Amino acid sequence: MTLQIYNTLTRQKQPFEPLDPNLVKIYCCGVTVYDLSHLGHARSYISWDMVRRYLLWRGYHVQFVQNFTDIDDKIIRRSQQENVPWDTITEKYIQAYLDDMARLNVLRADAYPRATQVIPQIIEFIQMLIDRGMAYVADGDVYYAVERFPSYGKLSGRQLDQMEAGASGRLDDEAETKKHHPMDFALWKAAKPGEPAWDSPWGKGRPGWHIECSVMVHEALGDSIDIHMGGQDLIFPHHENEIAQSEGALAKPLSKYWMHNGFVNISGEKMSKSLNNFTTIRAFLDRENAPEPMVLRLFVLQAHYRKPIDFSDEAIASAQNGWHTLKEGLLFGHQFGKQLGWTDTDDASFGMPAAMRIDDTSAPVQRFIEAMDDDFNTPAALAVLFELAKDLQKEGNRLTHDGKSLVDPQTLRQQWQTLVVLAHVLGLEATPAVSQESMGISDAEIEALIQQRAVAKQAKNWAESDRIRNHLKEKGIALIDKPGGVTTWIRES
RNA sequence: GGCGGCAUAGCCAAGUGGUAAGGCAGAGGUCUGCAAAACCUCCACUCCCCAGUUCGAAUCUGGGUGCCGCCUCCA
Repeated sequence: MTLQIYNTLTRQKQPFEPLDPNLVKIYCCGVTVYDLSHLGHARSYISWDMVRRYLLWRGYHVQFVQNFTDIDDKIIRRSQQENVPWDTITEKYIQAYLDDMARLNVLRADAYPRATQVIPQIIEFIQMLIDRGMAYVADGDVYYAVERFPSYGKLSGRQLDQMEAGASGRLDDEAETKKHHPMDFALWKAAKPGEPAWDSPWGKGRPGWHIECSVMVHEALGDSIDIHMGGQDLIFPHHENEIAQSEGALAKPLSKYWMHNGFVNISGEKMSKSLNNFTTIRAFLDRENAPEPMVLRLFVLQAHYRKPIDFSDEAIASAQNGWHTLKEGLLFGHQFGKQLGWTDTDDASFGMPAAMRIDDTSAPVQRFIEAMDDDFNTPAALAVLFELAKDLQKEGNRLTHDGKSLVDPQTLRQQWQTLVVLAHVLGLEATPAVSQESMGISDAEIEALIQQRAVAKQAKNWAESDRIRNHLKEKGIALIDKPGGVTTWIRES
C-alpha cells in the first residue's frame, strides 16, 4: 500500500509517485503580508506542515518552498493608510507570520522567496509569454490571453464560455476595457502615481498577483514540481492562472499533484477578511485563559484537511481536554521513566523523537501509516495516538496511586516512544515542565503540610484538612489519599 | 446561472459492499471524611428521506430534501 493523495487536478486519490524518487519538491502558497495571520491561515499551514512531516518520516527528501506575497494592492493601501513605506509593512508581518507559525510548531520552510526579490525574473518570464503569443501589452499593462491556452480551466473544472457571463458585471472597470477577453488577467500592472514601482520594458509598474508564484516555483524548484498546495479558495483563479502561465511559457506540467485545504468556519460561516469575522492567531493564543498552541494544532488535525472545520468555544474546549490526555501520554517517560528503572533518563537525548527507535511493524504504527497513507487521514491517525496515550495515562495513574504498574517497563517504554514519535510526525509535542523547585514551594514544605493535615485528619478536623488541600492545590500540588492513611502528592502540569 | 463539496450518537469526527474507529460530553459503580485529571463498566440494532441493485449497503445506482464553498481579494 502506498501513499494516496487526493489530486484536485484529477479529482481523485492517486498513488504518490514523485517525479524524482529521491526528492519531493513542494511549493506552498504563502500569505500576503499586509496583516496578522488568522485562524484560517493556521489551519492551512498546520495541514501542510503535517503533510511535509509525514513525507519526511516516510523517508522522502523534501524541498519545501513557501512564498511571501510582498507587493499588492492591499499592502499599498495599508502603507498609505499608516503612512509608512510598503516594505516596513511587509517586514513587520513577515516576522509576525514566522512568530505565529513557530508557536504552532510549524517547521520553517526551506526557502521563503518574496515577489519583490524576483522582479527581473518576473519580467523575463512575462517577456517569454509575450514572445510566445500568450500575453499582450496594453497601455503599460500586460495581460495573459486565456484564449491562447487551450486547457484553461482544467484545474477548477470551468470553461471559458461559461465564465464570460459572470464577468459582465465588471466591464465598467477601466482595466476591463483593455482586455481582449474578460477572463484575461494582469501579469504586469502599470504604476499609478505614488505607488511602488519597478522599471520594465512596458514602463514602470509591478507584477500581478499570479505571475510571482509561477516565477518563484521556477526559480526555486524548476520547471515541474511534485506538489503544489494552498487553500481551496486559490483553486480559482490563482492556481488556474499559475498553470496557464507556467505551462504556457514552459510547455511542461507545473505540478503533478495539487492539494487544497478546506476552510475554517465561524458558526457555519466562512471566516474571511471580507466578512470581518476572523480571529488572528495571536489574539486567539494570547487571550485570557488561552489554550496552549498545541490545542489549536490538535483541533485542526481532528478533522480531515479537505473538510471544513467549524470554530466554536465548545470545539476548542473539547480539543483542550483531548490535548490534556495526549500530553500526559507524551510526558509519561519524563514523569515515570526513573521509577520504571529506565537508565537513560538523564541523557541529553532522552525524550527526543529523533533518538527513538520504534517498531515499525507494531500494530499502532501500522494503523497510523494506513490512516496517513489514505490522503493524510489525521482523524483516524489520532485515534491511534489517543489509544496509546490513554493506556499510558492509565499506567501512569497506577504508578502514582499504587506505586507500581503491572505492565513490563520495556513494554511501556515502547508504547511511550511510539506515541512520542507518531505525535511528532503530526507536530504535536509536549515539553516537560522545567524546574520543579521553582514553583514556589519545596518538597520539604509540602511534606510538612501533609503532616499537619494528617494530624488534622486524625482529629477529624476536616475544615483544616481541606484548607491545606486547597492551599496546596493553589500551588499546583494535588494530594492523593490512599488506603491506610497514606497521602502522596504530585505536581500538576 | 455554471462548477464542486457535504449530510454518521448531545457535540466533533473516521469508516465507503460484510455487519458502526477515536475524541469531547454524559450515566452507573468502586474507592473516599472530602477530593482526585484514579479504577471498572455503560453510552448509534443504526448512518437525511424514498426507491432500486445485492445473499448482504451507512457504504453502489436513481430520485428527493437540507447545508456549504468557488465563480471578485482571500489559506
